[in-house]
Amino acid sequence: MIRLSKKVEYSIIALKYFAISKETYLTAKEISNKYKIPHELLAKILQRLSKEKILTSNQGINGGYKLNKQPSDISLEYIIKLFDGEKGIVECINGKSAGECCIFDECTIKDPIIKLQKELEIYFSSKKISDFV
Amino acid sequence: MIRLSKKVEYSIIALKYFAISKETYLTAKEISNKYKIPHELLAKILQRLSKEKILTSNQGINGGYKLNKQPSDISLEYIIKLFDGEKGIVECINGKSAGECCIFDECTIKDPIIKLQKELEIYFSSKKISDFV
DNA sequence: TTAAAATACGACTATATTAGTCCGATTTAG
DNA sequence: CTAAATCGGACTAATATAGTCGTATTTTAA
Ligand code: FES
Ligand code: FES
Repeated sequence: MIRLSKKVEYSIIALKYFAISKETYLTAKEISNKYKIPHELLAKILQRLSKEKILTSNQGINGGYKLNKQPSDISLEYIIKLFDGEKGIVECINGKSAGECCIFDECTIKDPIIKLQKELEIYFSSKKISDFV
Repeated sequence: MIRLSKKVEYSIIALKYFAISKETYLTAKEISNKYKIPHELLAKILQRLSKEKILTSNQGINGGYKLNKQPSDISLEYIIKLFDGEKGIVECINGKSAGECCIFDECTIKDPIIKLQKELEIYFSSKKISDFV
């Protein structure tokens, strides 16, 4: 089938943990220990989520991250696009210029492929972190 | 987003071409020329489809392939599993032993992830080659 | 004021997956 | 017999993903 990247998987795990945790601030180390996720990797993921204002961060010795959005407002679609980029379901569809492609002079599957992609986007948009809690 | 492999993409293009073509037998060379697909690669794809009885083949100098199934009976799900394997949406779900995983001692997202995978499988099962014609 | 522990950022390396090639064998019509 | 096709597997190349490293900055508390 089709596979989620580790970054997306780790994001879901971490965000769910934020969602169910009572603590205000959690550190990357705490989460990476709990789930055996490589610390440096998770740290960068949380930094990215922080940059996107999905988390807020505190620096310094008692720092950490906490959720800045409702779990029901964070979609899988958003996370996937954030970490895996906007690349389309086939090479020539970059999400942006869906009409203008590209690779094969005579591509006969362009329209149905674009439809497929749109449907998948709608599906992943409908999946929220709250669905994993 | 999520990307189809070239093998799957080429399969769709080729199968659609078989579906709309009047000719009885088409060769790998003919299709690879028409769509600028690497010949050797397409040949192997058609061989595989042939092995799966989706196509039937004739060897020899006037040989080639033709459809052996209705386009409405060939699902995207089947093609994806055929060429990309049965790997699940995350590493530890191998499609088979969906219940028994695995990587994280305390994986908290297993159940919703399995649900996600099942829904995607249903979706891709519902997409047929005839939807691309 | 210094040390420790955290985030922040970017470059780098390693690994895995995918894409594509090559070689030789077999088949079959002409 | 030969040309042109399928068959099959091993091999290489290219790309994408996963993970590491080094260094800077921030903050708290001893
Ligand atoms: S070549 Fe662009 S969709 Fe097929
Ligand atoms: S570790 Fe198996 S589903 Fe999460």
